[in-house]
Amino acid sequence: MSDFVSQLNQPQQDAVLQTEGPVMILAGAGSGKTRVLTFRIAHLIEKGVDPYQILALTFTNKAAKEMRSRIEKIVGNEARNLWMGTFHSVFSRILRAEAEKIGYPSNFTIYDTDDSKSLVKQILDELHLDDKIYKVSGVLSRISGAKNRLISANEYMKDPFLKADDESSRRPMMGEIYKRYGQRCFKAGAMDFDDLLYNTHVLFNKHEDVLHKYQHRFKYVMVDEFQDTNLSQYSITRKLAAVTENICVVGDDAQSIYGFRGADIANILNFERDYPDLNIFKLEQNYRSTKVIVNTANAVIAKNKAQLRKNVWTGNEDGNLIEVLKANSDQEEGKLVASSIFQEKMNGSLRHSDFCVLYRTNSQSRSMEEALRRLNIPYRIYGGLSFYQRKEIKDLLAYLRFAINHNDEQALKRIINYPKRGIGDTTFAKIIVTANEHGATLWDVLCHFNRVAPGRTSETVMNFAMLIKSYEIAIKEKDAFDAATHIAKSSGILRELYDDKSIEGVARYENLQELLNAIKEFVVDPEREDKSLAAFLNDVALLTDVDNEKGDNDHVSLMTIHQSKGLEYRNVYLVGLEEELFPSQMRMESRADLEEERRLFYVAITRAEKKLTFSYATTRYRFGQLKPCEPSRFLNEVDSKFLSVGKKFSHETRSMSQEKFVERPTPAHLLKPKTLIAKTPLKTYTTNPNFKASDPSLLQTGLRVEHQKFGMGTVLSLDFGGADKKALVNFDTEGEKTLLLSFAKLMIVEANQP
DNA sequence: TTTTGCGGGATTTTT
DNA sequence: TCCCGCAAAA
Repeated sequence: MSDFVSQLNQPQQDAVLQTEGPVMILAGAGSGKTRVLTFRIAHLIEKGVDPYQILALTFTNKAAKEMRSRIEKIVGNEARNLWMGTFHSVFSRILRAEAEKIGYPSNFTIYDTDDSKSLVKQILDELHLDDKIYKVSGVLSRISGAKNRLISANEYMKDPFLKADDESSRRPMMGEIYKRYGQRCFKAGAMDFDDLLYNTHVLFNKHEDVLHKYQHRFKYVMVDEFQDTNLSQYSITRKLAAVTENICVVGDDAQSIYGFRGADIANILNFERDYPDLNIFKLEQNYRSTKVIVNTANAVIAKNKAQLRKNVWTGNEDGNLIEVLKANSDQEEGKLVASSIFQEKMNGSLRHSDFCVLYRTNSQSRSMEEALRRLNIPYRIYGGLSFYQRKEIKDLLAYLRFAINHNDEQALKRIINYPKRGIGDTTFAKIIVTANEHGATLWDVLCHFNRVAPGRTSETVMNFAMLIKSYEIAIKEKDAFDAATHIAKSSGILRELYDDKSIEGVARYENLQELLNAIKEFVVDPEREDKSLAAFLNDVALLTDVDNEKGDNDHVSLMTIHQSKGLEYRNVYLVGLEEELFPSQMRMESRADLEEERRLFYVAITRAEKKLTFSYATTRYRFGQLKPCEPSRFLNEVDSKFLSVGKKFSHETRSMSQEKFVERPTPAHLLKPKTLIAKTPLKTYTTNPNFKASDPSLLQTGLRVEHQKFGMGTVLSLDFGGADKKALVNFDTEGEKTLLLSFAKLMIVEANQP
């Protein structure tokens, strides 16, 4: 058994073998974290632990799937019985089983973000609130933030700080909106993404017997990507593991990039506080990337104040320098990247799937896409408008949802007048108002609408209800695929799109067919236990685009940096390195936000195995207008000795001259274009009035520092061993000096350029 | 109730 | 530039 353990390095082995008690694994990027988790679970199973008793929470479905299949390779198909999945999927499974205990139907709907937005909009309208002041997305993130911190609507309204906060931003009704939003979801038998967590918390809090059941069931709990958990996730997990305290979390604070979703690095710190007898293991050897990439990443992340110190290193080769491409426009940037991919692929006989293009925002995919298409390079864009977000898909799904849950208000809103059947907004609003005023369910109101408004409309409405009733029966009698096909046909959606002979119309029709195919595949999948339509809908609601990988062919991947977390590619292109874009203009105000952007930069860098390429454009279309752009400050944070600057693309040298992408033997900083350093003008050293000594513990080898007497220099080595902490610094003008940190004051300088 | 045309705001990231 | 919501007209 332990033969697989011997493939691991020492700290990895230690982490695998320490199966009992609380464990925290701090895993640097590319340090074999997934491997450790996999082996740890395999080890537990081989030790005789029942897979049913192991709960592993991951961040994406893909990560869960991959881990499961890796474990299966070691221990065989016992691995099937593991409880492994995202927080959302595992908790939704628990909630399905226990929903009645908290007043929800077990066939509750999961509202996606669009549903939530639409509901908030409705509530704002009903309260006659100005949606210029109460922005839908703002309201929603406020509600989401509250739920993630386990604050109920009632508590929210009582909290003086939140109240003051909302009042100062002229949004005093926020609590009321939150409350109504919750009531409406509840009435619709619907939970949004946050509710899946929040309601699990409520369930465990109110029903001790249920909690005990799951506590007893899960003897071992593991959490991947711990740095991205929010308070509700952490506190539920902690509760689940409270009996055995066999809880193991794996994370890397340097890769925490979901703060906007409530993720809290403080969880890592709290973990140490909550489990004083904690075992901590640090995985610091990077197996993924070259020295250039690892060292670049280290230097970048060292600029952040809020972090746990780690010393990530690699035994891999030095590798290529990081290439920097400068373009005149976003279009040209696309061309440069596409031709570079073409070139690199030829030169190195690589596969398309060795390449990945990363960007900060989805909208940047467009110029990349066009350029790749022009060169006939196969690509796939992840995220953006995913398959399940297309209108026609959502329409059919809404029918299926409503057939299963007759109170799903947002599904009803979509389908009640699609295809057109003469039930307009006024009627829909009347249905909602009636249901709310009389405390009746939506379904009751629909079925007896003649009592509300007799006449022709009420007949149409009741016919619609009859139609849904017939679907309910179809679902009971047929399998998911047959039922869905029946609904697609008899609702008239299929016909409507079939009649549309425009290119888009045909594509939509094909998309619907594809959705039906997906349901067919779901039904015939031998590994599925629950093949009901409801189960399919549940899966679909929690699916992300990256999960949707069809192991098909060989293509270049395009995605946001967020989506790339946990993935690795031989060659990575990080594009759009411009101020206001990356770091995003919305995230530059507070230090915390900027540091999260920097962690995002760190994540992007560490996706690359062999070769990393940065690019930026000097102009870019934004809101349909050409806007000038400055290179990102992050470019300046990379030591120029790691950079190789490609020639500017010009139309004259369109034929791809070999030398354009060749590595330069000349010291790279000599070739660095002026624009790169323009942001931080060259400073002749005089006494700096802003001099402020940095905390010596933040010093790292390679950092640029400033000394009040010796000027600028680079830290060559650090000696924290002896009684006196020492730093060896190579000063630009004064040469090497050893400084005693107890009294020498050094300031870490933001920019890396001499 | 449905259709059309106009104007204004959007691009931060995701389960 | 593109998409959405709103107003006016049919």
